[in-house]
Amino acid sequence: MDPVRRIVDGRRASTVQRLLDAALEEIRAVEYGDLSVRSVAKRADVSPATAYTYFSSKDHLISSVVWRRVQEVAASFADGADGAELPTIVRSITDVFAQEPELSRACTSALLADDPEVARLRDEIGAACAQSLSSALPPMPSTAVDSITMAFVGGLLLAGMGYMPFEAIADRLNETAEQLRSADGDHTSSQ
Amino acid sequence: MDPVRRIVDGRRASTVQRLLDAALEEIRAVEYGDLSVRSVAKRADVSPATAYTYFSSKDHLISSVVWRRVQEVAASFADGADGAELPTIVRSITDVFAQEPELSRACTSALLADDPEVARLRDEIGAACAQSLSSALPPMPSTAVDSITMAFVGGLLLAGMGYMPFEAIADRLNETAEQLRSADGDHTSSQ
DNA sequence: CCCTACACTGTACAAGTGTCCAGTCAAATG
DNA sequence: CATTTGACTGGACACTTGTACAGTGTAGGG
Repeated sequence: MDPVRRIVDGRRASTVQRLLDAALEEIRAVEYGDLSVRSVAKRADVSPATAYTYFSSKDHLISSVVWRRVQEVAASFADGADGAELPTIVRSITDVFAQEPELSRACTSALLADDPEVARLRDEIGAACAQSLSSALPPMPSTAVDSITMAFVGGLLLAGMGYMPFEAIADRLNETAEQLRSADGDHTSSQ
Repeated sequence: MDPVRRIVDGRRASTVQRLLDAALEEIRAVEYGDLSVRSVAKRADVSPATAYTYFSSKDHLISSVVWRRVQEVAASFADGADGAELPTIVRSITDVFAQEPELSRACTSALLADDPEVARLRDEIGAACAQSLSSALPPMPSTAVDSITMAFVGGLLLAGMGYMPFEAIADRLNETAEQLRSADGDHTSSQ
């Protein structure tokens, strides 16, 4: 699934790639509020008009950067790692954000933007995370999966806003999953 | 705590009140993207310049509307209702949003905005919700409270974006709280 | 070698956002 | 009644954002 709003191949691909790379650099370099499509285009040595050809807005651009990152992580687990533990997977996702505090701050706003292109990416990212998550969860009622998903999303948001450390998300999620699993049709639950 | 950026009394109070009321009407009336400080000011029969005196941006204005609503709910429990059950309290908070889908859609963006005034209100709202929540929770480790807070925040966000019904939040939260509580001091699972 | 295609550019543009300020009006004060 | 205070107004302003479009340069097909 392409993050951009038109089909990309040949010469276009490298332009998009340069824009995405420049966006990440810019996120690291300046305050989130000072980032704009124009500033990223300048850093990528691309004209603003061209940048707007591929990305409808700053939010769309940033969401695309996140989408690329999440795809990399999700792909690494899609291969053949069925046995991966929940904390491992959760941590690999949260690490994406933990290692780039500016990126996570940016995407708490960007991913929620009221823009059709962003909505599309949001759904993609959500689906990818949900799949990675559920593949790592033991069998449990769907309501329990929902609860854990809620905690996962809330954790990312709270951490992105600085209200809790990213490192704590995996621990809290694992504890919750343990408890919800042990409650599944069985109240003695020693393993 | 005032939602506005200057002290309000006398004549000012009614202007602010009219703006907040008009903002809620406007939220209900138009698409979120079409709402602006100017459109709300017009509806309230106040000049844009005056509106900007009290609210720094559309995000600040909307956050103030939410803050007022949450305060009402939190106040109703602060009185003497120590015995209120978790589902009751959670539902009274989620109902604020469930009954105003447009408001909840608006505040998923507004409350996360990169604006000092919004950050102040966000902290206030977060503190009020956290206090209501923890007053309704049985004694449990702080990590368990964190997990439930994560699930609460994530639930509000997911529901606000339309990914799950508001009505389900209280149920999921209650289930999670039950399980986490029964695990407190009672090692039914490995650590 | 020409020529068509098209990604890209530069610039102009409309629309929107938040600020500033001189001026107005009403209410409180003397 | 005259004065003063300050909330409010209207409008101009600088700035940002996304779009439009005519023009340029280069790669691939005849």
